[in-house]
Amino acid sequence: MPELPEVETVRRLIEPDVVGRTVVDAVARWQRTVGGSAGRFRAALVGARIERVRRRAKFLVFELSRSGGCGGAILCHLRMTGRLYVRNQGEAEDPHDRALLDLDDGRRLHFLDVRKFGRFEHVADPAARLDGLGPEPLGDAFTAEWFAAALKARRRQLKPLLLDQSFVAGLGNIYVDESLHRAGLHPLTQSDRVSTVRARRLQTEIRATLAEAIEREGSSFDRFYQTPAGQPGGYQHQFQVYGRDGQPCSSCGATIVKLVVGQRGTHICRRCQPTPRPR
DNA sequence: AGCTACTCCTGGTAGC
DNA sequence: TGCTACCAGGAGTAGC
Repeated sequence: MPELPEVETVRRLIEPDVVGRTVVDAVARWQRTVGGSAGRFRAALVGARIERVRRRAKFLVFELSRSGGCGGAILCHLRMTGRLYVRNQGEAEDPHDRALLDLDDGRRLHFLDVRKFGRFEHVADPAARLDGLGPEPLGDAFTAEWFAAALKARRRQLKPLLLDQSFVAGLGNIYVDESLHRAGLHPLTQSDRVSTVRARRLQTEIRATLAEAIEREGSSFDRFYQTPAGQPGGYQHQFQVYGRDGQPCSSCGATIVKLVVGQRGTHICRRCQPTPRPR
């Protein structure tokens, strides 16, 4: 499922195709995807010019302008199966395309989403919607000092805490499992019991994991994620634990096991990530 | 405050 | 072979 590295890859590849373009038509094929009626979606977007595409956590923000006022933005979240790609107008649609933008150069931006969990919606004030998100894990605010103190200030299991977008914004199931393994921490460890040294290690490993994944254009472990260029990512070949249950840990040789933590499939090496003491 | 359960969805697959 | 039942999972929400 797309997480920060996949979303950043999509942003980089889609940006040159859409920046500077004006929307000449906007079609919604599934109402919930666009957060309102197809008519309102179209009215809000036709005539708007795409100024830039930035990423905040797992959101893509298409900043818009229009003559005589503020154009708001498109907030796009890929969730599980969302995908963006560009084709020429008149080319075949995919049956799973949920929203389409015709641009003034004859190209068309497709938002495809098999499971319909994703969003591609126009909002007047994107800042208000992104307000509650925690720091970007690759940003300047995500320091080892801040992270160690933030873990101490909470009393939550590490895995659900790291998945909480209001705590740190952009991590998902894959990169949390990978980062915890690299830091030698069990996902059920209570956050305030992580030593400062371990917290610093985890901060380092989160950043390294994400940076390496971006470098390889994300992870494609199933058929869902591919880049806008139609290519799979390459980071799935680097997985140490995710999806590797039953296989040996590349660090110690113990068998990777899968558990459920907070309703999420969770992959660990019991030897590298010792079970925390209860109480 | 933090946990669990439920919802939204569909394609794939396990089980019979 | 063909059917059904179940599962994955990010994020929002409700309830305890």
